[in-house]
Amino acid sequence: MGYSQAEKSRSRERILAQAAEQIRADGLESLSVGKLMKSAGLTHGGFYGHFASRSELLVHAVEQALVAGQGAFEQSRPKGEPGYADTVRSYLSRKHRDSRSSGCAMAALAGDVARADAKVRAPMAEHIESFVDAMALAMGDDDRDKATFAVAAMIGAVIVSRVITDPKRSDEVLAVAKRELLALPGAKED
Amino acid sequence: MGYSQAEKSRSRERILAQAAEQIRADGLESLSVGKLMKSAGLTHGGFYGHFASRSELLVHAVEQALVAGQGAFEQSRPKGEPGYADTVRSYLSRKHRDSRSSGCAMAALAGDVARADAKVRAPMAEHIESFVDAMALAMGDDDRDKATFAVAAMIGAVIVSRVITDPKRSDEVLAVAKRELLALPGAKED
DNA sequence: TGTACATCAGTGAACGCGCGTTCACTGATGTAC
DNA sequence: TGTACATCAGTGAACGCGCGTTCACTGATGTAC
Repeated sequence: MGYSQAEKSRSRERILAQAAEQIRADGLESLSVGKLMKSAGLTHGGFYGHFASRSELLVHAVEQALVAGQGAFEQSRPKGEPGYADTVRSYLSRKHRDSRSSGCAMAALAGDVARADAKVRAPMAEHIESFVDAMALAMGDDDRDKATFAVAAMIGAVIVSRVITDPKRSDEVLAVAKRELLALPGAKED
Repeated sequence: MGYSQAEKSRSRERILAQAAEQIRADGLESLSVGKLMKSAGLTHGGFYGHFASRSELLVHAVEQALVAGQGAFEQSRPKGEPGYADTVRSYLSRKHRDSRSSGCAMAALAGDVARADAKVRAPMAEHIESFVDAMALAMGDDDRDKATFAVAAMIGAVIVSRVITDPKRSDEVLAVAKRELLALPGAKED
């Protein structure tokens, strides 16, 4: 067949995009090289022209999932500088809870990443801090403590809402967390 | 060799205890029938005398992990009726964060269970509600909302603290969550 | 209480399968002249 | 601009391995008499 060099970087992007979706949907362990390449429209052998191993791919896939998740998440918010209340409402929306494969990678993968090695944990740890920074800024508060708490609580609420089997109760978990976080002392309305 | 009937139920308990530990340490997917049976001091073939399949075992293992995690967690708290503050402090302790395989199964497995089928989600969903009930009681409050939020926030904080690579920052996440939850309006001191 | 025998918890070889990884190969791309 | 050839992105057969599951078998347990 023969393939251009320009095509290669597009292939890599396609592989990473699929991997990011796949791991958010079904977890880190679910990612299989064969199925991944198939979903990227390629055959399994070509994988090793892009990545040294499955575990190396995993690191990049988590990074990609974090970026993609943030992108999708930011698009679903009102435009302009994100406010604290908007962020909380968007993060704790039913839509976000129901879109695992395109939503926030922290909520989708924190449990998996928590038991992975440092190479995988590091990019998510960095991303958590960025999110905390953005939240602190949005809260218009100097101290990052409340923002740190808000981030942990939002991630926990989304994860818990995805475990709950009763749809009404699941909605309630999100609603309750929304209410409490919007009332967080120090949080400004916008 | 020959084995007594009484031995069988002890074998089953051993298998479940090992499975509960294993999945909390390394996730639902990590559980392999062969390794599990070996760690229970048996050979793999005997597994199917106790469970119909790996996936059936998984349901019971999650239930067992929830019970065992609660047991271990309650033992580490001061004796007597658990107070709200004691529970929060114990749940958000470094010790709890660092003891994945014996700690709370909700924190260890919520991410995995969130994408499992209803048979696996149901027992954890029930357990979450029990924990919320206990927290509401400990808060001395009629409404379960604050307790629901506190549970989600505690689970989120432990998961996030396990992702963070910097030990100091990880401690900080726990400390911040502790402070905010102890200051939750409506929470009584004890 | 003693004997004969059915039961059944656990053993371990064997199965088919999907996995990650390797590698000889293909042929359009891209370059040297 | 045209020709000759090296490059290399992607192919697909093949590998060894661990997995979940099955099954003929073993022998002390437990029961019937």
